[in-house]
Amino acid sequence: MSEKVDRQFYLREDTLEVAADLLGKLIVVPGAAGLRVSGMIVETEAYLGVIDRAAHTYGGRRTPRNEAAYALGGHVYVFFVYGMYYQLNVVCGPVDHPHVVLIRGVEPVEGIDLMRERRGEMKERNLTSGPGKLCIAFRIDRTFNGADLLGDQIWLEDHRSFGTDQISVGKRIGIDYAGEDVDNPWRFWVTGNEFVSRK
DNA sequence: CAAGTGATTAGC
DNA sequence: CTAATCACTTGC
Repeated sequence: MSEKVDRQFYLREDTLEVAADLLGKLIVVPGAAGLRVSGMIVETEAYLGVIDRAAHTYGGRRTPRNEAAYALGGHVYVFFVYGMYYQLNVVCGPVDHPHVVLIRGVEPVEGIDLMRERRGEMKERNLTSGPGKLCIAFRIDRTFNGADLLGDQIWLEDHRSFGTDQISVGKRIGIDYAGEDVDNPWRFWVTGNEFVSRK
C-alpha cells in the first residue's frame, strides 16, 4: 500500500503547479469494515485566494463558510452549493493563504460497487465525472470540512503521474460572475480521460 | 435547456 | 430580517 502524499507537496508556493501535480494522485476515503473507496484525480481547478474574482476568498473575504480555506496546506475545504451538492477542495500553501484546488473529476479505482449504490447509477463513466458527483460517490459532506489530508478521514496517495504532454489546460467552468478572471487558464485535466467533467 | 434546492451572505 | 445568489446535476 502506498504512503500518504506528504505535507511538503501541499505547501508549495505555486498553486497552479500543485493543481497540475494533483492529476494522477489517488483520493482515498475508508468505507465500512476497512474497505477502501478510491479514485484517481483527472481534473482540477485552481482558485488563487484574494486576487481571484472567482474565489470565495476574493479580496480577503473570511466568513464561517470559507474559514477552512485559510488553513495550512494539506487540509480540505468542503462547501455546499445549489442546495444539493458538496465540492471538495485541497488547500495549498501556508496558514492564512487561502489558495485552493477544486477536484472536478476522478476515475474510480477501488470500491466501485459502493460508489454505484451511493449514486444510484450503473454506468461507471457517470459515477465520479464531476465535482458534485464525486462527493456523493465518496460520501464527502460537511463533516469533512477542515479535515487534514495527513489524517485518517481522507488522504491522497501517489498512483500515476502525467507529463505536460498528457495534460490539457483551459478556462474554469461555472464562474461567469468572475469578471476579469473568467478566462484565466487555471483548469487542468488529463487529455482524453473519460472521467473529465466536460470534453 | 431549465428547474430544483437550501445554506449562506450582503445589504437594508 | 429579507432577498439574491450559487465553483452543479438531471431530466425534459
